[in-house]
Amino acid sequence: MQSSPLTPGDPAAARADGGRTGRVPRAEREQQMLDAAVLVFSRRGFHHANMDEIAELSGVSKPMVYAYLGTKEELFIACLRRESARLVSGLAAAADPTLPPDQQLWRGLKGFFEFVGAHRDGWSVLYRQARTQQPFSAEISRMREAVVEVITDRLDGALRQEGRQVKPDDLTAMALTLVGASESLADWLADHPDEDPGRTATRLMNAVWLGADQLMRGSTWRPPTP
Amino acid sequence: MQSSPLTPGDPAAARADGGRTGRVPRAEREQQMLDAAVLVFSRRGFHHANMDEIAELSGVSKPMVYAYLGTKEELFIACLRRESARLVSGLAAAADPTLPPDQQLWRGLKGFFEFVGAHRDGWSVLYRQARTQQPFSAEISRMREAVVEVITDRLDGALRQEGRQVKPDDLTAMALTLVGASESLADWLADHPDEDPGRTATRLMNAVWLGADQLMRGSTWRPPTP
Amino acid sequence: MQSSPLTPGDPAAARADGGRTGRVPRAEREQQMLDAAVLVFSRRGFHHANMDEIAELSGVSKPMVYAYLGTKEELFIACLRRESARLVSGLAAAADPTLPPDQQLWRGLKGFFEFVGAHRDGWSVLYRQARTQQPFSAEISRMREAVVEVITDRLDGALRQEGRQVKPDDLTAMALTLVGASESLADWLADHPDEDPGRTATRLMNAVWLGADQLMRGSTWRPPTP
Amino acid sequence: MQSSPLTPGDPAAARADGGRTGRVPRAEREQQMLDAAVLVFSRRGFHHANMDEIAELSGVSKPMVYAYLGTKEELFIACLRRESARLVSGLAAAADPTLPPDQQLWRGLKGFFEFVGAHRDGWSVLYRQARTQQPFSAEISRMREAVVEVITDRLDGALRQEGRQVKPDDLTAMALTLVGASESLADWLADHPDEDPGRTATRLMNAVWLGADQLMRGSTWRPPTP
DNA sequence: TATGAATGAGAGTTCATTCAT
DNA sequence: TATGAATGAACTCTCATTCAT
Repeated sequence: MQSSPLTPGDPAAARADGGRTGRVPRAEREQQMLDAAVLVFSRRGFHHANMDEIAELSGVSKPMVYAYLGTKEELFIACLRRESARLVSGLAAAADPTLPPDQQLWRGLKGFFEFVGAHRDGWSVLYRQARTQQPFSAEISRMREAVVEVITDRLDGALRQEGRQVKPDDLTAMALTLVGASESLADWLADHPDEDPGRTATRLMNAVWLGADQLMRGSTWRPPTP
Repeated sequence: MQSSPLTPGDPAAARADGGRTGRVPRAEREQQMLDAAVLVFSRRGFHHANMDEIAELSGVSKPMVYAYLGTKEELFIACLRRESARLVSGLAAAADPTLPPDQQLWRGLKGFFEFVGAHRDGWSVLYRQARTQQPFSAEISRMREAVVEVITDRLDGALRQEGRQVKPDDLTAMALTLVGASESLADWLADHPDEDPGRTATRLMNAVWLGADQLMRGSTWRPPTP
Repeated sequence: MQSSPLTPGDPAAARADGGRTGRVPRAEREQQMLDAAVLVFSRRGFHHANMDEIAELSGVSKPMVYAYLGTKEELFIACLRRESARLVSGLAAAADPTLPPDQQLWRGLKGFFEFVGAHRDGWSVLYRQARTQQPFSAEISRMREAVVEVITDRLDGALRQEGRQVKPDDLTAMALTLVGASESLADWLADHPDEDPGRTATRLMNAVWLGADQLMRGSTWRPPTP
Repeated sequence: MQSSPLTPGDPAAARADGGRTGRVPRAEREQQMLDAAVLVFSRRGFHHANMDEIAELSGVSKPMVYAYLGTKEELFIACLRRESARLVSGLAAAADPTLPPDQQLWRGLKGFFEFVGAHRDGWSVLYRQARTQQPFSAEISRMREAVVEVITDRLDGALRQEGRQVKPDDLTAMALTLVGASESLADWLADHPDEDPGRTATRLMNAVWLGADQLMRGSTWRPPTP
């Protein structure tokens, strides 16, 4: 199991700062470090990632990384937070609560898959790891629960508008289905570079909005023409 | 990151063999080792698991573990294989291909969640880990693909019988949705000890068979009364 | 650095006894073990050789090896002794003390290189190892000194017959030269499978009997036509 | 197999740096490490040497050794290279190609034995080990071949100047004889602390330049009076 | 005679983390 | 702000050797 440098050739060129050296303001340095860390954690996995490589890729010495972003675990969590913040802000913008539920769902899914597609080796890899590596499960659970809650709220809201109601646990199950299915297809998307994120979102809409039964009867859900 | 013995107190009582000592035939010892390994890997995670603990819990010294089951990675894979073989044989028995598709699906899901419920800290934990720890992804991908293929085949078969047809990629998406949603709910089940596996299966049926749309219109899918 | 079995394929066929099993008289078993040990020690080196492989190749379980031939070190020494006894008895027969000195030398060298050529991966490899591995240096020194002494005695005898005398240290130096040069060329021979041992002996005769000076003046020593 | 500290008593006094502690620049530390490693490898042999002892003797903890000079094998090769570079540069200076061949040979041998005498427990011990320990044979073969080639070239050059010629294989045999005999006598020298390197060189000149025949006839080669 | 089961002891290697400058 | 030098602590894996049968 050999491990090769993430970027071959000239080490200066490999640095995330493009070789830039010397005094750099803290905020900027931190971003460079996070960039490097996301890259290394994604490629190697949390445990096989080593701080030396992250430091080198940031164009800084190890003590700087510790000084700015703390221990390895804290660094990983910082990565997770930055990436998830990016995702969440994207989704929030996409899924306008005033839209009808299928439109909300569609936009949310589309936003999600587009994000995943654009960060193929960043977000989803970190996320998957975090879900199973013990010290991060708490962090991740919180994120996941937040998402599940948003979804149940939106579904519930839509139902109430029509005077209907569904038992909370069923709503939760629906939300978990959505989240799980999305994760599953996100993995698939990450492995199929030619697949268009929008198409993936459509597929999932078909599956979860119509349901297998309808789907098998020949119904098809189509994205609204923009 | 605390690390306490898996079972406190008398180390003899902690052993997976219930304290039995001395010479044990190979086949039996191997099972004890796998039991111990599944336990330790699940609780600690692959990387935090250490071979000493697994050995001690098997009632044997470390070299025996290496002699019988190879390196740590090989041991993990052996665990994975044993557990997944148990699962697969259960599922195959449950989902009789002559049944109508919703019945097949229902039985498959029920079998799956019952298995997961019965091995709350075995199978699903190993499985989740394997999906993200690099050296095992190949093994896991193979398992997952096998499952996805079975599902698509069954769906396809059911469709053909009715003279219908769906594009392969859509079938795959459906299967991935099922698998992902199942994994997601399996996690939830593992975290909710009071939840009945059958109910979890029902919830998922509602979500994926009927679809969110139907569900929101008030339709409900009900398991057949036995 | 992978290590592959010394003989591939069917393990039964790999055994030095040709697959023969069951009760075998002690003397015969010991020879099988020594055969196996010589092979393994030569190929792997003393330290990388492991008792499991030797036992397996002997067609016996490890405890038998220990019972018959003792510890790993003792086993190695037993190999060394058996092989060197074979060599010495060959040489003693070859170099008849009544012959003129160059004839003795020639026959001795020829005998030596023929032996080495015939045991390309036995004797010389063991011997080389033993010279540098600490616990065996004593054993080896004794062997080497015995050879050096024989040579000096023979040279001295020949000189006395002609009423001449050479200082002991010079005789020793000559003998050491012969031994060292022989070892050196033996290695070379081991690496050149097509080279004829007799030719190697001739080359060495030219070098050490005539000397570089004579050689460069065009003199040549020729082996006697038999 | 006893194993006692290389230098008894105060561990600080045992350090190759004479007790100097604290921060030391890399270049210097590396030399200390190599010094320590040469000592330990020579005394204990490659396999019985252990990295802890080398580290301690360098006045540093193990990880520093790994950081600067790599694995045990790489460290050994580094020792070999440093020592052989020292030797080669010495020899090259000694054996001026414009001199007559016996002068070249004499100077080369003298230089070699003086080097060996001065590093009695360094070079020759490492070298001997390397020849038999598998992973180093490549490195050693290269060194040896380089030496053999230099010798054959020089002999060949001398011959051509006199309009003479000798078959390549015979030249090689001559060179191998020289090298082998030198190695053999170097060992002897290492075991006889009172022997003067110059005398050893003279003995070998007698043996290989004049040849046993001449030697026995009473001829003697004498080193030039300086 | 013969062996499967078992182990104590130790070695190399890696890494997160921190001083001293 | 920045870093080269340094380490404690683990952990995987191997092997010669011996019981118990």
